[in-house]
Amino acid sequence: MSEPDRISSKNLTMQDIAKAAGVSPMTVSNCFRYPDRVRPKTRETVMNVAAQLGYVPNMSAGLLAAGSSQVIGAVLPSIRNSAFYRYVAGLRQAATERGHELITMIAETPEEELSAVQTLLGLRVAGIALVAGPHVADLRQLLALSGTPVVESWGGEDAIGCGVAYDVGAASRELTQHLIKQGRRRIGFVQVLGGGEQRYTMRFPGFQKVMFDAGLADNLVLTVRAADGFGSGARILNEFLSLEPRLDAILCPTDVVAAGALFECQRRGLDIPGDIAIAGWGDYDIGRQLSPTLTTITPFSFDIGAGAVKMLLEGGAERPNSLLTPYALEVREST
Amino acid sequence: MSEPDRISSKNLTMQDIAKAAGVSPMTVSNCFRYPDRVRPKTRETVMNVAAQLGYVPNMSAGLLAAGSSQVIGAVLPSIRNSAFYRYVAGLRQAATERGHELITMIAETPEEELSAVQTLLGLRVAGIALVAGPHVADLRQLLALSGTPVVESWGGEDAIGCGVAYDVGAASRELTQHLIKQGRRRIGFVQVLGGGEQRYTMRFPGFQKVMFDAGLADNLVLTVRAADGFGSGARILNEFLSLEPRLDAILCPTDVVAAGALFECQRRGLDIPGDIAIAGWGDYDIGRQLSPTLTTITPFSFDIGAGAVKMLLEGGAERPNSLLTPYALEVREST
DNA sequence: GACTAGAATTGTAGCGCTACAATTATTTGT
DNA sequence: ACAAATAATTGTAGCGCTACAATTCTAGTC
Repeated sequence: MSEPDRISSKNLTMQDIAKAAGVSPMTVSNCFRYPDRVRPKTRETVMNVAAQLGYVPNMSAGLLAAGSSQVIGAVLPSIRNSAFYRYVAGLRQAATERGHELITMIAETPEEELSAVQTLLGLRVAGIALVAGPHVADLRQLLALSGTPVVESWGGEDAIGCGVAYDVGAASRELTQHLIKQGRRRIGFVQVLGGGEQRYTMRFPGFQKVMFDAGLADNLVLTVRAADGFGSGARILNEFLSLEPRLDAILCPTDVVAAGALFECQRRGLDIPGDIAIAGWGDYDIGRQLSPTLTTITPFSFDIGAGAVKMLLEGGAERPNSLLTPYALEVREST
Repeated sequence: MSEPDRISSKNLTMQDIAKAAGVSPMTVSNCFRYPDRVRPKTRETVMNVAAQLGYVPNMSAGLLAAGSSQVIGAVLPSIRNSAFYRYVAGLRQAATERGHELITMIAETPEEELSAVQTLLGLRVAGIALVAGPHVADLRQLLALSGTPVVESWGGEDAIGCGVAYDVGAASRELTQHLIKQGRRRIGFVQVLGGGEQRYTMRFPGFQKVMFDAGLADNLVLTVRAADGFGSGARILNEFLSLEPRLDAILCPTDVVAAGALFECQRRGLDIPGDIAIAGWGDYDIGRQLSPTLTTITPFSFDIGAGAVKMLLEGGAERPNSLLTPYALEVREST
């Protein structure tokens, strides 16, 4: 108790548990790490003593000695809206199934992402799950040099380490084609800035291609920041209408932005989809509750998360280093 | 490379950096840990070599040797809705200001929470931030025995370790009084089950007291699960109306549930607040975008997070072990 | 009881870093 | 030039656990 800075005021080690249980420290270690190597009676004695004294093995020491970790680290750009909860649920389940724990860190800027990755590398996690960029210039090299398995999801073909993604381009094209098939001709496209915007900007080329092929203009483009919520939907609706009063559709980056635009239409007395069709992306919960219900793109987020962990922990030279997950176009009342 | 299970395929240590930079391993260590002890020229040489080789110090070894950690662990019940993003932002900022990193783990059940806490104890984090219970029976004792600083936020007077919270009872009473002052007499109260429901159930006594004092019935109570989203708001609205067709207000546990109830009112052609007043809780983004805008209770979530880290890292016998943060009643159009 | 094989337990050295102390190098003042 | 003080660098032992090997214990057979 003379060292208040120590990790645990009790500073229990396996030595202490061993003494109290009448066995060697190695037996204590084997009880925790290789329980099958220990006679049930002995193991029960040891574990009871440990529980009684509140002993939890020091993972750092174990990691250092064993040279391997059972912890997966994930970096997320935001938990503000519900974009990643299914992805994280997939990460968690896949990690748990494989005897690993998932820790997450929030990183809203590329610089914060680098810092988070450095922490995870320092912790010598078993693998790192990233979300699409942009990343700071040094990140790719740092991770390559580290040798830690890395998977980048939600991005495109230049993933750091392995890649897990759905075909964003196909989804974008399909959604745009849907709007055109509904008779929409003046379609606004909402871009995103900040907060790992790569996963959004990848959608624009698909929009452009379909608009070009249909002989329609693709220059009705406005930008919201990734960190913005519902209010940005209202704002861009108003801006689109001042740019093009006959606007007849908006393709939004998330269901949150779409909901905000939808609310603003209602405030302005515009009929959806009679006057303006609104499409979202991401199949957030709110989309199903709006009136009219929101058309959206559904990435299989849980599968992305589960696939990412699978690639981290089961990767090898003979395994593919990218995984394509499905998506679905959910056509509802708003288009 | 004969050991693919090693943490890093490169297995760089300070010894390697020292050789390449022409200094001792201790100097490399001092460059990272006590940069002021090293001559700038030497430090520059060492850090350049380290960056070039992609060396990140092994935090486990450092933690073991130093006996202290710069990592704070937080356990969250959910990231599904945006309940905790400001809280986490507060945690992050306060940790960063104090030279610490924040890692988070998701734990949806008390058993998962225990597992998460064990991981964090194994990592010998500098402190653990919990969210209100219910907790498994052994958690309190485990944490007390561990000696790791703990703070529990969003709960009440029986916090594990230190406590950070706002006066939930006062908020509940004030919101109920507001509804009564608006002429509401048949008020439905929505309870929550699962997902750390303690922070919700704490609100009911305040509701009961104010209703009792006003001579009104407090038995219009329905329950949603914490994991439910907007749809549960629609469901409980319908159930309340079948219980009490003259229902004139609902007090919801979150703005998400309230938004769901609001959407259902609109679908049923009920006027808000003319026919039914709807109050939420939590000041989620969506509340401000609805028409009508949603009355809600605003906890100062960021302050709770920041205060929690402050108590973890700056606690001591002479410091208080609980912190009360403010809240605000945001009266908007829905009541 | 003696022997053998397998199960269970224990011993050893080292994982990568660092607190603290010791040594060396540099700077300052006379 | 020399001495003293300060700055910078380096050495040592150990943090708590474990891979691998060695030793001890137990059960079965003759």
